[in-house]
Amino acid sequence: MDKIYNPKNTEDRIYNNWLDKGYFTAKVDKDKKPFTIVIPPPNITGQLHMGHALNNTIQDIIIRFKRMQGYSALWLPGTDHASIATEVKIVAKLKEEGIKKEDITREEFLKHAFAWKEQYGGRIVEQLKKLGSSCDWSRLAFTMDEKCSKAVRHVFVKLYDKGLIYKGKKIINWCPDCKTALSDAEVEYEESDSFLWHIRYPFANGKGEIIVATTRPETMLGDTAVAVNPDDKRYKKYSGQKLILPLLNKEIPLIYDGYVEKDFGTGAVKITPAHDPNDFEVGLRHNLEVIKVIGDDGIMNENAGVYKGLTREECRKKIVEDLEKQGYLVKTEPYKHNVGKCYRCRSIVEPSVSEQWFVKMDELAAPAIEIVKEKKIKFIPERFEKTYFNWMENIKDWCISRQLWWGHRIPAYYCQNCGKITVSEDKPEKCKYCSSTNLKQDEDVLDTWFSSALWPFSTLGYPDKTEDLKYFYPTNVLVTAYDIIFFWVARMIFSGLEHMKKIPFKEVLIHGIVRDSQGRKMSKSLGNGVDPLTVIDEYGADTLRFSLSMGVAPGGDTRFIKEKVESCRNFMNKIWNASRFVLSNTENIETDKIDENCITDADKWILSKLFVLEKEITDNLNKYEIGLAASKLYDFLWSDFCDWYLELSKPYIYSNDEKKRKTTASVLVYVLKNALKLLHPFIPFITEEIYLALDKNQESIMISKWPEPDKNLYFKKEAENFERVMEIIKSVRNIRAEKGVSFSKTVNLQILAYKKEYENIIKNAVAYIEKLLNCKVEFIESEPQGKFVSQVTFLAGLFIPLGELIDIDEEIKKLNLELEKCESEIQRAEKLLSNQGFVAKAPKQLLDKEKEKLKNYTEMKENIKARIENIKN
RNA sequence: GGGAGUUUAGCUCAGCUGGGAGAGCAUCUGCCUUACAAGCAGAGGGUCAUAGGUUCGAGCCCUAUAACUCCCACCA
Repeated sequence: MDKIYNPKNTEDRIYNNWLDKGYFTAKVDKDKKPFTIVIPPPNITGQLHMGHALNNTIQDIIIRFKRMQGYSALWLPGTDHASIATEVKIVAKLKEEGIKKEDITREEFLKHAFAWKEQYGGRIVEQLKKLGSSCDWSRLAFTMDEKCSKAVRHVFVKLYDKGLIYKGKKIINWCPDCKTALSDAEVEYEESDSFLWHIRYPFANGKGEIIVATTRPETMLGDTAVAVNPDDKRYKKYSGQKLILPLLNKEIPLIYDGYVEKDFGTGAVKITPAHDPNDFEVGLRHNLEVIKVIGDDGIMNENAGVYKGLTREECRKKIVEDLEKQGYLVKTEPYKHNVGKCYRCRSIVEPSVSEQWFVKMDELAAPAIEIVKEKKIKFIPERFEKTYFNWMENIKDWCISRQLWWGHRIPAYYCQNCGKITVSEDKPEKCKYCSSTNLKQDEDVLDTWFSSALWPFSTLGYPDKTEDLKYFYPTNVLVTAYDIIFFWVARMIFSGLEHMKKIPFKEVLIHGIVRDSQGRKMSKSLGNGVDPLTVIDEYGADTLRFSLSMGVAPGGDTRFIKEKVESCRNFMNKIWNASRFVLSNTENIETDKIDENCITDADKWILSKLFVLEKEITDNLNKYEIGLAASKLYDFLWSDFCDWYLELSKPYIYSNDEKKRKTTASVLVYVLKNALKLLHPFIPFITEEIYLALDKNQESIMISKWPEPDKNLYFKKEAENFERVMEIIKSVRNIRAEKGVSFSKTVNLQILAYKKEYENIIKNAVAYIEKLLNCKVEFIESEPQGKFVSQVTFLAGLFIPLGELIDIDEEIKKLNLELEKCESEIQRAEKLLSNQGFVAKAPKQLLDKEKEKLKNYTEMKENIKARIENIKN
């Protein structure tokens, strides 16, 4: 084995072996309990980024843990067709090839799209494998494969028949670049500097005027009224009057509506029902004409008169100029406001009236809110429930139609004869109403998230009642970042309840996002993204995974810091080298059984540490406390096992005593094996490599049994005793460091045990003390005469003859300091124990602990005092 | 406008139901001790944002304040 661990030699080989053996494939097994996770499907356009790496590391840790615990653990993978994102990419690619989308047919376009999917859609799947993800690839799904598409059509028809899907002319968010409608969730608002233009609207009768303020002067071409608040005294007298719309010289009414705030601006608002959601509502209430002036391409249309053909931006400029020239512009003031942008292409979204398909939300949202209130679905951490409730309780109908080609085509068919709509899973033979066979399918596709909403059951076979669906649904935990609670989590919850009549998952584990070292979001524009594949290439997947798991608290963001990655790489190397030591020293030794009659206190100490660790890690993982578990494992392996136990094992593992060697070897192997198992979910590759080297009879660590804490190997008292011995070792090390006595120099250590039982404890550990301290131990009955550096520990007084290095005054000073420390500890304990409140209310365990401490420190105080007296004499 | 989060060592962050402040990195000192210098041993370093309160006891619970971050709403 090499001195340095090289993941390149192992990872791919091990992963392929797991694949060959079919370990990832979950079976419907009535003797086992199912545990299911469905992957948040990455977009087929995607490349693995740190967010994916974190998300999938967490899922893999959970699923590997559950698999080892004996569940039939299914991690169901798949990809999302990502309607808009993918179509944008394909259009761009075609453009590069000189093909315009407008010039080809839908069928031709889809051919290109599927070819693209074939070429690139599998890329992210391969990248997930690099990470070590133990997904059941035999069940790999795709939101547009036949299985999922069938579920989509089925659900659409079901909701339509129930009246929960309808077609209507409403104001929606329109992206003029993608040329499609968007749902509310797909619009992101960004603050930007703009102006508030104050414009004069004269009364038709020539007497007076009203000044309105607007951030969007170009929409005035579509104005069909000016509104004021009915309670606004300034405008009461104008009731019934008409105004002249400047530039177009058109008469529009003055209306009164409570929506207008008296105190904002001039208290008068121009109403453009076709291009503003609030104005649209006002328009409905007052029966106003809806005039669209901006076309679907973002260009002013024929209703814009002379401005026809200008872009929105050009038009705004021209209008402001014209208003100014004609004396209608009162003033221009700087103004900050939020502009809605398309979440895919970042162009400014245009609210626009349009005929679209919608899902009626009220009825679906109510039970979805209730089920979370009842804690039938738990968010971890809990606070994200608020985010969820806030959205669900204010939800509006969901616009699901998209004017795109890539996606699930809406299964609605228009009769060319009677004009009515027939909605059907499969293409109907004839119109439901007039039996005409002349039907034309709706041109639009569905919102990507419509299919994602069905993911936890469409992937398991819904609407068919498959074995998989019966066994693996509802899934157990959904792992996702907080940024798609609205898009995805909420929609899966109401969809699961509506279509399966069951929750889609029991728990939602929310994690944060991976930021750069300065805490900024990783983004393409900043160029601060770190490619996980580069990290894997440089350090290995285990290192990447471990650095992401360390310090992950549910819901919290993490920073990606190179130094942290390196310390994790060092940890891998540490495990590797510790294992090299164990392997090379346990070869040809029977290590299957630990001889409990032969183990030392040191053995009992490490075994007890392991016992506690096993309990805690299991508990942490059950609660998804991944970061906590990772750091405990790090500490155990590095400090307890390597720094202490490996060193402790040396006098015995190198000894000629066959029995001692065998016992020590079996403890080494036992502890290492179990630690590897606990580590396996986090760092699957290196643990597999070492585990198989340790035990040639095993097939794989990933199908091994999760460690059960063994009570027979837990020795509380002996472990505590041994920690006292460790104190002695630390004390002497401290003395050596302070006096500058190098380790290579063997020293004499005289030990004065304060009690016979203490002496026995230390005597059992002499081999350890001598080896770890490079010293010669001698037990003495009373304080020695002459010059010694000394130290009082709980079990014993320690004396090292160091001749000229010793300064008596310094020794006394040091001992007095220790004495003070002891006394303050005694005071503390006495104060606590004389406090009636504490004695009455503190838990008994704590009380006993304090009593014990008081006793110990009192004992020690006496020993120090005696020592000081002795020196003085 | 509404809501949430953060504030702990020089830096990055842990701290699980309240019971003596922790890690990694960085710093300083000494070591190539036959698993590992990607290492070992030792050391220094904190009014747990501020002010009150509850409690026998508060980093943790409550109230207020400040700074930073995020989400939602979208009053033209």
